[in-house]
Amino acid sequence: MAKNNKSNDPMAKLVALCKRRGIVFQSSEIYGGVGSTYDYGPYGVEIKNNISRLWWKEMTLNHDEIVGLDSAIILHPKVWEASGHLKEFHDPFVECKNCKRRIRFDEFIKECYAILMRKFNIISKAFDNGELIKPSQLSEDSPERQVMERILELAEFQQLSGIKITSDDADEIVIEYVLKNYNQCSTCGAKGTLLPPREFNLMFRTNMGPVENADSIAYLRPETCQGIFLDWKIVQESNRLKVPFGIAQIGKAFRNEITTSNFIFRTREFSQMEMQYFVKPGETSKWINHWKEQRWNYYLSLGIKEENLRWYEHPQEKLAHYAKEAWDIEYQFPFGWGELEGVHDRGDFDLKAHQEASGKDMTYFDDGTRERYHPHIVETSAGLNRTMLAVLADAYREDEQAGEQRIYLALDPKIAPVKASVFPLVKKGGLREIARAIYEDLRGQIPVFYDEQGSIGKRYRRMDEIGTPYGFTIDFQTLEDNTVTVRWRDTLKQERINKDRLGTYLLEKLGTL
RNA sequence: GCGAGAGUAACUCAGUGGUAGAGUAUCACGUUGCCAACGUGAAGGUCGCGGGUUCAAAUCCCGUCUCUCGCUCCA
Repeated sequence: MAKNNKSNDPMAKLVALCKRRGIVFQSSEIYGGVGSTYDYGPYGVEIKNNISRLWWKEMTLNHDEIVGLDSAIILHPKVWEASGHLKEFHDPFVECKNCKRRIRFDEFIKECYAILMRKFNIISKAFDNGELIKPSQLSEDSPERQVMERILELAEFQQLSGIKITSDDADEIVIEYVLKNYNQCSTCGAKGTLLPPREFNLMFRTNMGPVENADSIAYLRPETCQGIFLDWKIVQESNRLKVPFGIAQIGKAFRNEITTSNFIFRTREFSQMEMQYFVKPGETSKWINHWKEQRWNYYLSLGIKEENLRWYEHPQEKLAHYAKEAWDIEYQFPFGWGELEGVHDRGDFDLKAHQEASGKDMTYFDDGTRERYHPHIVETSAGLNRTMLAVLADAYREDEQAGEQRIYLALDPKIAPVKASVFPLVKKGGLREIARAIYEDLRGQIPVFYDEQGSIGKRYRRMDEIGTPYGFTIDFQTLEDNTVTVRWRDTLKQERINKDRLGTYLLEKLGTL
């Protein structure tokens, strides 16, 4: 455990709270931890489940035309060829860090040689009136002389040794020369922004069956939506769905990110909540706007403050290979704005790609209008883990009570892992027995927590840290009039209500479970 | 990937060659009339890992791993 100054870093404080209360913590910790893997403890899994259940409910219960699906994580390898992920995720690329444009490596080599030849032409004209230039005619420290000498050295080495020099060796020299001396992006024109070629292999690769060979290679899905695209016709036909309709799925996806960062914000294993909405061509923008509004409201319903949310529209040149129009909902994390969800126009890219690759018909026939077409897809794709991080970051509060710092999570009651605590003020005088009875009555229908240990203040604080919104305390007045104290997490205010009304009180406050 | 720093109890840390410690947290019992009270006690540690030097290593040396910060990167 590294020592660092946590006193002023809100993220560090949130991470510490998550570990202290067993909400989220480093996975495989007894072996020193694996980078970027986290486990969700008892309260963490409740919070995560609450968020995903609210999403599921919003999608499937509130919409007749949206149905659920749980597709496989490992799909046929050809899926990823057709979807473009193998090509886009696998080849070496040279990337411009300014405009983020990636140039395929083989294209880039051609560009490099073109630059080199152009340069030599210019030099040879200047020096030699168009005659072939010799290295000695170039100034000692010119980059052209250096690259030329190195290539000649290679040729000489090949001649003397008989060892064949591959074109890769020469390529390396030329690429190095271009990156060092003429590093300019052909798309945006920025200078010095091209990064050395690297292989982007973002899919987790594994093998189907015990034999490892080229034929058995399989991939863990890098996005959940492909399963929806493969299954959409059977879902549509078996459920007699008519365009527009949607298919919702919650599941894990895996990406071999180059780097991971910011706690559970970017991890290699993560959960997506995706709803793919199948619409008639030409109606896309109407539905994009519809879902933008719907999805925005979802985050408000989780209790996230609206001023911490914003829309970000992807500029055309940054769009993913499948997207035509793309909007992201971003949250203002302590470390900056970060994407929570994308509302994207995927057009008919996916269905057409799978039709072509599989040879299976992927069109929809509209019985009403007698039209046959590939539906266009409006995608809403949310990250569950980062949504939970946003919810936690948004709920984290510190205040001061009687000179003592209090840390609490102002979670929406719908999200809170425990809805109410049940405490006897003290153990004696029969209070414990009444508290126990109330607790036994509530649990099983509502998540509640019983505690009798330590002072009442300490018990409240423990509940504050996991965001329990209500505290029921059984005191001596309970013996007289059957009322208990309800204590609110955020304001610390109290009221008294009849002990038989606690269940309905909670259900009223929660609105839903 | 590069540079710097850090790894000792669940947490925060002290401990410069000679019996591994404190505070907080946890648990038990007592006490306790509403916001981290108190008393007594208990449990909890391969000092990141491996090797070396030494009569003796948490401490010195070498290697290694992990984490943090800054660059870099981030479908």
